[in-house]
Amino acid sequence: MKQVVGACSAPAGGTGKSVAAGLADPGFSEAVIRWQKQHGRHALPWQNTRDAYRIWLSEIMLQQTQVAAVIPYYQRFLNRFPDVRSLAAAPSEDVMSHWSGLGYYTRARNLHRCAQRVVEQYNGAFPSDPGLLAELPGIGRSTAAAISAFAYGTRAAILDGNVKRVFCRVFGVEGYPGAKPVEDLLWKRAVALLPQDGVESYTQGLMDLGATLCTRSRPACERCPLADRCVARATGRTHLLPERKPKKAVPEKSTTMMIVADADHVLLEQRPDSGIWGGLLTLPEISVLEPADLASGEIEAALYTAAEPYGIFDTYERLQPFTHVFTHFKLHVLPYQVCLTKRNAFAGQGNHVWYAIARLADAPLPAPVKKLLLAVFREPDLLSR
DNA sequence: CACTCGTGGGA
DNA sequence: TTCCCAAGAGT
Repeated sequence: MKQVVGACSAPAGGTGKSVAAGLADPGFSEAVIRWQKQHGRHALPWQNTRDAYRIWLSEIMLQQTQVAAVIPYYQRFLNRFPDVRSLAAAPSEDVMSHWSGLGYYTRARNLHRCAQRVVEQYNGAFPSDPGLLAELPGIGRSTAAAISAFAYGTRAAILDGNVKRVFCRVFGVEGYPGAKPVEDLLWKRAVALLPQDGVESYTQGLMDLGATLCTRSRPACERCPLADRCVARATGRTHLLPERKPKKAVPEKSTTMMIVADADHVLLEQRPDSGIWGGLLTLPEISVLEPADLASGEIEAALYTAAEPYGIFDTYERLQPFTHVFTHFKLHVLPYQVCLTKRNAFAGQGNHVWYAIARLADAPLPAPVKKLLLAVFREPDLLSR
């Protein structure tokens, strides 16, 4: 029971046959266009114009930025730079100050460069060919398509976050949509689904669907014009699609920490202000000593060499290895305890300090190091900290 | 190609 | 609180 709407009836002459004909589906764009005209957004500041400059400016500002955040910037920017020539002629500082707060500041620099190129290369008129638009700084494939569709009615496909979300759900596309193979598939969908006519309403409709109904959480499927053809809806997976960005595997590192101590002091070192554990005191680290790979004599030799400057080497002991998990990597720690019969009273030895074991509870130590020292010296005071 | 780039808001 | 990510492009 397909309703024929507007000008989107079957073409009588040219078939518009595409390579991805298997993905074509006129009913899809018809539903989107019909919905957009009735329920889509029609009063955004950059709508109801064919001024490519205004449309371009809005598309750049809207990259990775939500509508509500853009609107005040857009108004101020347009007020100060009403056309591409005024923007091209403006000093860089002026452009940047009007962008300040929007983030992604290379967008602003590219915006300025783009305006200058449009003036010099195209006499102030943005080209209508998406391919030419995409050669300009700050304009990628999707933004080029949006500009040419809205400003010139060009039949070109967009693929932004909204469209990816809608497509992933409607067609049940699995995998992270930012991954290359998935994105390639989505681009093929986007091209194949383009309507022969009404590209402006269709493009705006896809954006509006993603922004107002097919939202990341709690999509309003009951109002969605694509609900009856939505795979995610039919299989109860709207909350699972699109798939989230996979957390990158955390790198794993290993280190050997030395607890060099005499009867009442332990050797600690001050870490640089920047980097992990910046500014804290930690145990001295040496290259990894893995017992499985080393004879005990080699381990003793390495520990002796490392500890020798600090006192008279007595005995050593391998302690229980442990793992500490950071947000961005996992650290395997191989602790060794070195007992000195006598510690050297080195003065101003760079970043090394003898720290009274009795005062360890007050030491600025990273949690895992403090825990290790607690276990080793069995200081009850450490437990209460 | 995976990573980086800002900021604000929602879950 | 913390995490995720929103009208992507450049590297």
